[in-house]
Amino acid sequence: MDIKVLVKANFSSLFEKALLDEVSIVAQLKEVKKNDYLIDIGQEMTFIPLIITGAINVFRTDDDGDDYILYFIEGGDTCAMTLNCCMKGAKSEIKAIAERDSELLLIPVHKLEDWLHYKSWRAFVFGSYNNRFVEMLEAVDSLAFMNMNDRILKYLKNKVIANKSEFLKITHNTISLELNTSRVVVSRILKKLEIDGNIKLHRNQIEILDF
Amino acid sequence: MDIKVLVKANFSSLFEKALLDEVSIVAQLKEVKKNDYLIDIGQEMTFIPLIITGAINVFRTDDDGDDYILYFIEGGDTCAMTLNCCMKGAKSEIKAIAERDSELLLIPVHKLEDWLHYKSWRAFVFGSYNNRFVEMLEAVDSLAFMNMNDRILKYLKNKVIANKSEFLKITHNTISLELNTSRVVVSRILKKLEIDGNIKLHRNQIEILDF
DNA sequence: AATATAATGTAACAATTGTTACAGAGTAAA
DNA sequence: TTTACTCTGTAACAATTGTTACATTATATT
Repeated sequence: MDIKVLVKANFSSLFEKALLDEVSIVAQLKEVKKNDYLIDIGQEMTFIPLIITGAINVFRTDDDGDDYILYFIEGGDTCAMTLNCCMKGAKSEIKAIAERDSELLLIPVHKLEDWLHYKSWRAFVFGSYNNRFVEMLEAVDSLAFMNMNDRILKYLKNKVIANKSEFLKITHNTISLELNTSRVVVSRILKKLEIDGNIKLHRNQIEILDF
Repeated sequence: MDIKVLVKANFSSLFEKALLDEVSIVAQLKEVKKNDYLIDIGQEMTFIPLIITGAINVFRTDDDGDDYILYFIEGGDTCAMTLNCCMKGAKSEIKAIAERDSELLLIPVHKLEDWLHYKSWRAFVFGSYNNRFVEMLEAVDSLAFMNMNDRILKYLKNKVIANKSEFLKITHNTISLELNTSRVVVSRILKKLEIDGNIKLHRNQIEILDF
């Protein structure tokens, strides 16, 4: 599909006319498959990604290679941007992986500054920063204030939003890796959630009931 | 002291000449005492605070009023700004309390956008966002990947930086409140850290040895 | 169909963190 | 000085989370 049409269809409510034209000129379409890497820790950001369709998971990784999921960004939310890209030459502090097949537009990072004279771009950029900040706070909330039972339930509900489906194709092991706990702990708690009527367990699939 | 002198002394390496003048005109000096509130959750941000001296702690609070310390911002670091202020009318997601007597300059929030044509201001703003983001990631790192022993040690080392002293005037109870754990847990681990030779305990004071 | 692999269930136990209770030491106030 | 209060130490126990081990079931591969 033509980039110009894509941009207009997805961003005309966000960006002013002149900016839409500029975006159309420089944006590059990228299609990624589920579980594709978009960026890893230590890599340099050269593009600002604007999500068109799909959902992208953002993870933090420690020295041992253990992961923790921070948040996901999606197209419906439109206002999507991984941070850090603003500092020229800055290395990524996070890794990003497609939750499902997704389409994004890539904008060269230097446009971040170039376009600041557009009011709608400033609103977008600062709005995105703000959304990311709020999502980081929610990640802290989960870790600092919630027990594993509630954290897993919250995680599953986020997955429902990211996948637009109450039928999650996911294994207990994957959940344990994304929440940095063990598979046995996850299985134990999922079973409890099933008994409590929150979810229904199947092989390779979890159905969320009380959404 | 004259604002103009203060601005020049603290920001001449960061801001270009014309911006220094602008800052001097609109900045308001605010002096706060240790433990003074700067902003609470739900309050509206009307000023961008620039730290001159001292240190400010930033906390997240849950519905039950439990706190968790996210990070501190200090004058030495100069690049200091609480986020969220960018969105007009946005409510604060965090609370900020002075770690010690501090001086700050208050800039009306709308200047954030007004001054974006200054290259040095853009660098400052995006640099600050980036610093805040990195500090949030460190908070997540602690919670997701570290045990209580290491989290307390890291907390104490941050306090040393914030207070520019290895002799911390702090009680076990205060630590437990800022890390959302219990006083008994803190006392137990502090005793272990003392036995391990990391710290030395006194009444109302902890000395950090291996800094 | 037989075999291998991946996913899940569960028991038993270990480690970590949280809670309750109380004692003693230091400090401040009366 | 006596009293009250805050801070710290510590034991005993509870709750949560993590680990090891192994069985069972479903799916994929040969």
